[in-house]
Amino acid sequence: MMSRPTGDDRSTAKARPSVALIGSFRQHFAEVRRAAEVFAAAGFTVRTPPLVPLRDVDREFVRFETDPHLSLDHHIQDITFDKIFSSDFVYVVNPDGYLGRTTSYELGRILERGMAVYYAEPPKDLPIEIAEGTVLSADDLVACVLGEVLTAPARRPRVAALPTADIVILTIRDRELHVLLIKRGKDPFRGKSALPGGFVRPGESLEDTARRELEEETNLGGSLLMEQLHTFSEPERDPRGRIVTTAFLAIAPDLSDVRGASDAARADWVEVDESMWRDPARLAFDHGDILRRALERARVLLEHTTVAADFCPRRFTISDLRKVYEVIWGVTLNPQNFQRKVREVKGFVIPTHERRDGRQGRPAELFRRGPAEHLDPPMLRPRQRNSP
Amino acid sequence: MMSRPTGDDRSTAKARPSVALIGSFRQHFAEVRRAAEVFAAAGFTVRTPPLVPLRDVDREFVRFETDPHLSLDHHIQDITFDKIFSSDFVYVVNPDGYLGRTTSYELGRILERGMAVYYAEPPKDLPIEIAEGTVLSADDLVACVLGEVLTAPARRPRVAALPTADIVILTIRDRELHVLLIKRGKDPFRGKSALPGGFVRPGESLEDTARRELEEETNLGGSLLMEQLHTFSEPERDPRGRIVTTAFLAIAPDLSDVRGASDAARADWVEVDESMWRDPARLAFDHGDILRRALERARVLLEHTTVAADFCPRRFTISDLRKVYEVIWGVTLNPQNFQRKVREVKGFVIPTHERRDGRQGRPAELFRRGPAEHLDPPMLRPRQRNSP
DNA sequence: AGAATAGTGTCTATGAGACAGTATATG
DNA sequence: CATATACTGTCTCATAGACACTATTCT
Repeated sequence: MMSRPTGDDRSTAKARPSVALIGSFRQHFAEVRRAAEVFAAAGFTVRTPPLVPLRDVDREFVRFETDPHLSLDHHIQDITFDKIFSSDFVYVVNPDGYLGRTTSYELGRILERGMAVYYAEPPKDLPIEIAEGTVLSADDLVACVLGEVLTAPARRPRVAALPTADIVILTIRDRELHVLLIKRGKDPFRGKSALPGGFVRPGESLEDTARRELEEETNLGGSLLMEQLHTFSEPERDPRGRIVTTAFLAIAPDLSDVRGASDAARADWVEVDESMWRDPARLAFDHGDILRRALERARVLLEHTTVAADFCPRRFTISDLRKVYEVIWGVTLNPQNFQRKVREVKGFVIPTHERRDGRQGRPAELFRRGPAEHLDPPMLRPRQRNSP
Repeated sequence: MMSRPTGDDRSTAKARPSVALIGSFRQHFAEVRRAAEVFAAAGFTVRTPPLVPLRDVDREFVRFETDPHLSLDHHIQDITFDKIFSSDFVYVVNPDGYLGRTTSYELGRILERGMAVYYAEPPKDLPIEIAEGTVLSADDLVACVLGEVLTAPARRPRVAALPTADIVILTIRDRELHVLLIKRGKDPFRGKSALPGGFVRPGESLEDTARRELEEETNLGGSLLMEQLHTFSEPERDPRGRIVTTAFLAIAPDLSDVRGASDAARADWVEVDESMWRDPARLAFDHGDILRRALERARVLLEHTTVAADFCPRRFTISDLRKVYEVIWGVTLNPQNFQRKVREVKGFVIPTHERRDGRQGRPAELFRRGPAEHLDPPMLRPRQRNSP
């Protein structure tokens, strides 16, 4: 839980400066190439444009001879953006001041990222703030970078993310712990099992999203307990881009039927199994980590709250309740002492004076859950005694 | 912690979706206004454009009658971006397909931010990937957001958010609990006290961001304990737009000096006081809620872990440690029993055989913290005895 | 000496765990 | 009847809390 920091240093060797050039390659290709040669001569890495001839000069979006023929414009543009975003700064070649629509679009993305941008001429007719000292020739810019007196960027780059909510819905079926998983119908991880979840929609909080997904997956989402667990934000956790997920834990009684498919994905109860987090490839994304954390949380919740009763049907016996503790804690408990402890806690279970029979042995009394939420003192989880 | 669903319908509780319209207002003002009226009629908040006449129709960058006369174009544009970025999604009104340069630039910034974007027509001649189901009429878009069934495929809007990390840094000074707060130098909440925090930057996880901020605010960020607490995502929690914050808890020993200002904001230790969360206006944003939750968490951590020692200087007495528990739990503890309990736990405190004197009374032995992280059995917090 | 703080020894009440024993069903 | 499960009563042992008592400093 509480993390102690590691002592890594992040001082790395300095690389050659890299630059990306943008501007209307169609209209000003000669100027662009000339500027690129100035940077290259100074030892800079010129990430884009490639120094090869143009193709399809009559279209708005120009291509180079090295570009693949069949790709869509936006695929080529994606590759260009990779080059631009991995550069140290951007130089806008606009000899007449004007920028085309594609360059305007690129500039929007570049500025939103907070990158350092320099201009050959003050851009005309675009509502952009031009910081002082950012309009200069390629030669001056080289001198400036080598002298390390860069004035841009104006803003620290911020990362935008798509927030999602994933839910670990636990239940007990056939005396074993089960979790609700869906089979993914789309890439990435198509065909893999994953936790149910989804993107936050307009006007929703993460809790709203989680409750909506719960409602979609189980038909009694509105009545289930739910708790926020943890937020997972590793930059590479989702191959689709920056997706930050907040995990929720929900606890369900034994539901025999799960509502039908949503989003062409089937939801199923799957027995919880240690390989789900031991083997990271068992579940999609980092859902193994999420599940492990959910289980740890459930164990603690059982100690301090009355949630165990939420795993049980409306009427349950003390044995049913004990089984919940045994399955989630992975222990066996003394039935006599468990009985005494549970019945002593005020408001945990309420006798109904009905009995359940049909099984072997003395019929057990049925209880329903009481109003108590917290266990004080907590249920003690058997632990290793201190050896004397 | 565990939330039982309340019986309220969330049709009322949910915030109204908000939309920003972009496009060439100069050429297609009538269409823009018509679309805006569709959204407004459905109860959506239309953040931009304002429904007032235009001015300076002959220039590339158009202005509205409500815009201030003397401002520079880019200042007006900044205000527009604030409105766009605080919307849930964007609708591009481009009846003929083409986008102007200003709209292209705006679109670049909007897409780089990961916002959900819809188009009236497929944009022509811009290298943008148009996801399936994002070209549709304003009426269809309204229906899609409201979750109604559509004949045409429509992609449900996903909300993009800026993730931030806020840190509650607790310490004990002069035998009182203190929290590190900054005075905000910018709007919103200029001049108000707030928790230190900041935006996630490229390549960072939330934990990286929190650790960096901690480092910036205290000069020993690298060595402090830190734990993720909770993620706050209410749509209206930040007036600047969709900002989802993850709160962290850090625990510091008594630092006499805090590193100087960063971002023109001074950081100061402030004594923790119940009014900070009782009165929501005391702290900026929802930082009162965050602080309350941090304090609850700190109380639990003291029970089950050895973090209390992290509040103390490198060498400390048992009394120092006891004071930590007393201050954070808000109780008085029996000194004798506390002493026995702490010294019995293996690896909590290690005697140094040095003594501290200079005060009244018998000099106390100095200890340093041991390797143990967890307390098992936990420190018991005095609680109300069951009345018989 | 007296006050103040540190630290030790010891008694007691509580409650968890072990387990014997009783109750009541099925086959 | 045996067997299985449900439930009760009682003993034991660990330990949290109370508190008397000793130790060592300052005023």
